[in-house]
Amino acid sequence: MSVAVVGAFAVLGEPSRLRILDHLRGAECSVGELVDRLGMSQPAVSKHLRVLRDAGFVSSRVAAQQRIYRIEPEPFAELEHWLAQYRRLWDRHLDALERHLDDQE
Amino acid sequence: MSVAVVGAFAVLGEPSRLRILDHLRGAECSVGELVDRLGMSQPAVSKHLRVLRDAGFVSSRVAAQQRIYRIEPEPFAELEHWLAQYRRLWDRHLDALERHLDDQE
DNA sequence: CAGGCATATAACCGGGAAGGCATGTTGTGA
DNA sequence: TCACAACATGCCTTCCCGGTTATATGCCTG
Repeated sequence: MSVAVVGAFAVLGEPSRLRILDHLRGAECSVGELVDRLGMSQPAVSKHLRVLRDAGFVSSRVAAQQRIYRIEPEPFAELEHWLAQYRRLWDRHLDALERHLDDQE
Repeated sequence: MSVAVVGAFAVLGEPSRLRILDHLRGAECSVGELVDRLGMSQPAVSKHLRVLRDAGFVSSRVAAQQRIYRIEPEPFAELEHWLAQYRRLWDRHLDALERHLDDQE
C-alpha cells in the first residue's frame, strides 16, 4: 500500500501543486483562471495539472475552448487511510499514558 | 498553514524515507538495524534520518555507541488536520448526493 | 475556410537532491 | 591512552524535475 502513497506524497510535495489544489478546493477552475491567480506561465500550470490528474487528484471536463478542472476526493481518502496507521500509534500512546496516570492515583 | 505541510509532503515523497517510517512504526530502531533491513549504505540512512528529524517525524536518543530513533506523532497530526479540509469537501458532496436521493423519493 | 483563443506538448536549461566514498567525531572497552 | 565501533558529515557525481520559450492541436467566430 505504501507503494502508491509515496507517489501521492511526491505529488503534494510541491508548493505550486498544493496552491493549485487550494484554489480548486474553493471551486472548479479553468486553466486560465489558475494562471492568473498563481502568476505562473500557462505551460507550467498545465504540466502541474497533468501530474495532478495522473495521480488522480483532479479531473478535467471540456467547456468550449477551455478545460475545467475539479478536485477528485479519492486520493485524499487513501492518504487519510494511510495516516490512520500512525494515528493508531498515537492513540495507543495516549491510552498507555492514561492507564499510567490511573495507576498513579 | 499549507506552507509547513508542503515540506512535510516533500519529506514523505521519498520511498526510502517512507520505508524507514514503516520500520519505525513497529518499534524503535538503531541506525545499524535500519541499514541492514533497507540494504542501503549507512551514510544514506543517516542522511534520511536527518531529514526526518529536521521535519519532526522522528527523534533520537543515545544508547551507548548507538542512536535509537523513534517516531514522533505530531507531524502526522498536522497532516491529518490539513487533510480534514478536503474531507469536509468529500462529506459535503455525499450530503448533497443524499439530499438529492431523498428528493427523488 | 481563415484567424484567433485556450490549452497541451516538445525541446532545452539550471538547480537541487539522492546516493556512494572517504573522513571526522564521539563513546567504549582493554 | 589506544583501538575499535557506531554514526554523522563533506565532497563529488549523476539524475530528475520545475520553469521558460517555442510550437502543435482543437474549437469557436466571422
